[in-house]
Amino acid sequence: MTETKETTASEVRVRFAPSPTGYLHVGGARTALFNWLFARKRRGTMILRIEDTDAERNKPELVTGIIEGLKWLGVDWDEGPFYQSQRTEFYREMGRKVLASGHAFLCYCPPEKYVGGDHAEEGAESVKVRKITRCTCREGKPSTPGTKPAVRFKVPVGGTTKFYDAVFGEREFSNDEIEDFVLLRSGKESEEFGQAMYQMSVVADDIDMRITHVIRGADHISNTPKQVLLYRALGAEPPIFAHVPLILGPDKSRLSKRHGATDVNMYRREGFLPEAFRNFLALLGWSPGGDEEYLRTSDLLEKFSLEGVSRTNGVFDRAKLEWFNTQYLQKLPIEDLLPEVEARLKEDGLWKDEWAAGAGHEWFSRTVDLLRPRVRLLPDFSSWSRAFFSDEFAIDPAAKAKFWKDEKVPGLLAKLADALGALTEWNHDACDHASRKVAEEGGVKAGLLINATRVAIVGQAVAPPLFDTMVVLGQERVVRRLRDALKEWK
RNA sequence: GCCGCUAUGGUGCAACGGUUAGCACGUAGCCCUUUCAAGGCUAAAAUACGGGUUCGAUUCCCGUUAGCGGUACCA
Repeated sequence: MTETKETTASEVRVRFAPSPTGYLHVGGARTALFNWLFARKRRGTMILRIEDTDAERNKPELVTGIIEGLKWLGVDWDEGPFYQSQRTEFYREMGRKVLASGHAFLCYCPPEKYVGGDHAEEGAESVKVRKITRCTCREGKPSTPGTKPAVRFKVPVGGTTKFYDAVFGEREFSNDEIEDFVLLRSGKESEEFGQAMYQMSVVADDIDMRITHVIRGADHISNTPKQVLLYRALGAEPPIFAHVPLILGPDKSRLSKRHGATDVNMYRREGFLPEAFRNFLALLGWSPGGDEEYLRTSDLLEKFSLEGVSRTNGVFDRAKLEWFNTQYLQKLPIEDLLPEVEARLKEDGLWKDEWAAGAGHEWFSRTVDLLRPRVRLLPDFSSWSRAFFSDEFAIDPAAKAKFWKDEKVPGLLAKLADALGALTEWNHDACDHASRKVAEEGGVKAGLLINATRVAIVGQAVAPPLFDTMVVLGQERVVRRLRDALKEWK
């Protein structure tokens, strides 16, 4: 049914199968990343499948956000996106097939009345233990004749179901612990059956799409035996599973909105570099085995393996993510960084086209290079470093208070403006000498003048080394800003 | 409740029977100095607990505890 390219039996085929009931959260993003790394490393095929079989909870518009997030992360796919909502008849057919083969039965119990499962008794005093029970429909005796039936899988009595997990190893579950799960919902009105349930549609698709490795969150471990049973009932060989541990919040509970940003697109908006985010994510629950941490995508591709995936849930540590971002900001080849900064400046209305090529581009490159060691997030280029890209910038009151409190400052700045304005050469050393001379003549330590000057020309207490800053800003601008600063004392 | 998984500093990972238990983030302190949100150095900080197995356990086994997951006509 699905159109796929010809593949050899040994080719790896994986899929990322998000459900559009929310945005792309970091846990899903990491699952996607692991699938992608595995597929690319093994020269296999990556498939994107949207699991939207729950009409009640799905919001189609969320798919756009998920795809956007994946693209930002650099996760691409070879087939899809496939939408399960468009394959409902296929799942129904598969469900009927299971039914026809005797591996399923028609269940007439209303959902609330179903006796299977082992839900804890809600009762106040004693908590009664309920073993899994099998309803009478299973034996062909409809419990509530006249209602529309659902299709339930007929879990074997006794025995165990095993599967191999590349992360957790050989797993074995007792069949008596598995309830007769629903394959097809009961139909509405004239329908014979309703929409397929998750277990039915994943297995049907994974067989149809010839998935070889199912890499997904560890929250699916207990679903797996059900799926294995389904594979067998359909006469198919189960794939290799690889369950990756979950991502937790700082309080060790499952990561959720109340822990702050969990939407991958939030990190894009906040100004993280995708490659830094990817590096951070890859190391949460996976390790190459050694101590290296700065792993660019090519390194991840080279080193990734399912064996390196950890079995323990991990806490999402934003501080470390930020550290990774500073590492990338500092170490990335400048030409890889420039486009990111450019996009940011454009977004913030600070971009000038003259920086796109030629001398302007060279200036832009030098300036970004000068700024990068002190920047943490992309937006810092247009906020903290605004004075480098625009003449309209504010002077930080705290910086003023700290470095302009000496009464000699205005006089010194005026003298400096004259001295710098008179320079015929404009470079680091010329600025350095001129400034120190002014300080000396004014009878103050060079630091006093230097700090005061920094505040005047960039408006911040923290900035790159002053004379490098002057060179980049240019003579005319520096002198003008010094003169402008003088107005602050009037 | 029941079933399952997991357990190394605050956090992420190393050590896959023998190490003074390693690295990184974060934290604290020091240095550099022209600022620090840059750089350098140092420090504090861990094998959850109790039993085994073994000449020897972080590592293997059992129990306890804790956390997490599942227990839907959700995915």
